Amino acid sequence: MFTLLKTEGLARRGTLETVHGTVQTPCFMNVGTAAAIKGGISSPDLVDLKCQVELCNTYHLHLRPGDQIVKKMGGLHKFMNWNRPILTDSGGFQVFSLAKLRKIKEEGVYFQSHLDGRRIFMGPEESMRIQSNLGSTIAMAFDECVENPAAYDYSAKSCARTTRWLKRCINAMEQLNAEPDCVNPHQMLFGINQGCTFEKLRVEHMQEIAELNLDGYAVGGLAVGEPTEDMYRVLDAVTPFMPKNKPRYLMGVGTPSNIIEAVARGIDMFDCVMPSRNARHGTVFTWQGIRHLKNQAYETDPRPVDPECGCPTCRNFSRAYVRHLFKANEQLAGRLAVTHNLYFYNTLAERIREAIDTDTFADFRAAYSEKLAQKAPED
RNA sequence: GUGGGUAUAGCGUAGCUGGUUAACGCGUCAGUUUGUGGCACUGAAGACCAUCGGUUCGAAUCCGAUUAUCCACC
Repeated sequence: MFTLLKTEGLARRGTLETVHGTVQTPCFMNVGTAAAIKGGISSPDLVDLKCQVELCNTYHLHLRPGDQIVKKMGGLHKFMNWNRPILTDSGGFQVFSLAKLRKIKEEGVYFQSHLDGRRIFMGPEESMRIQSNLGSTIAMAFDECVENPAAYDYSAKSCARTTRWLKRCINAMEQLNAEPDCVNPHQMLFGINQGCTFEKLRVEHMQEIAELNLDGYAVGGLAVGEPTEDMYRVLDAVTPFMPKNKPRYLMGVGTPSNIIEAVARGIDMFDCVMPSRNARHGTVFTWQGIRHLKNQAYETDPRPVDPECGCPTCRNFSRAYVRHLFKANEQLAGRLAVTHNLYFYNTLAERIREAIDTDTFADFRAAYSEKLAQKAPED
């Protein structure tokens, strides 16, 4: 159950109560696709990094180790030893990202496994069954994430199909939650808005799915290559039509700046691989801006990665040391950088919440929206 | 000491029947990364081809000497 605590402009401060605890929003969800944060971060680590929700992937876990196995192990929470909320992505995005290996039909999507090439079918019912077996806190509807750019006609047809799939997801979940051996009988379901960058489609589709009384609503299909302004334009158009008393989730976004700007447009939840992926590649986000830790400028820099950060990495190590670890290809490099970036993102969400609480979000936005998108100045 | 081999970017190598801007890997430097098929990808800098001389219209490539280094033998 979602409670809207207060607003500042369009920015919202709320709580989402789940069987696995209460989530404070706006929040950033940490991506652990295959039931693990890449870079060597375990569940106990994540607690220290102020992570509220972990995100896992239906498609990847279905292939390996297999959702039946996870169910046999008592569900994802027990399997990973994570007792806070878990959101499972439906596999819809993989339809898009594995485009070369797919065939989309009314009943669902025919894939070829990227692991061994075997043919797989996934439709709304299959995705719901898998997510039910995983026992996540929040399941995402099975959708088609339309690529960008896409033709208007195709986007419209795809939206209509995504709505039909959504209705099938709702029915399937109702039955699955009623099964006696259901891992999480209180599993929630979020619907996903599509429509490429066409405002008219976005709004119409949102109006359709808003009537279905889901536990939350996501905006999907953004940040897939379109200019940032297009993303903001779509958000400006569609958020007024999103139910006010339900959490709003912008899928796959984004940079710290994107998050601030999306909160300013009324979004509550985010997830993104950027903090972990970029960290593994040597790029960290700090309150001074972006730093490429492999840069020579840090060769003998004794200061912490981010002097304004309280994460385990910044409390214990210098830029010079972390840089050395990256240059030497040590696994610890990625772990320390991922640790920092996730802590940074979770702290960013925390500071956004505090700002809305104290009616200073506008100031926070003015101070950081642009700054965080730029390279940290040399000092 | 004798015979033979090799000398090309920081390192390891290609090019050696002579012909326009000398190639590749690693390393270095910089950038990219948005519901994760990625410790990945893109780009850049960096060499008067050991030294000196010769042959030739033209030499990293052929010849000679020198120096360095490696191998074998004494």
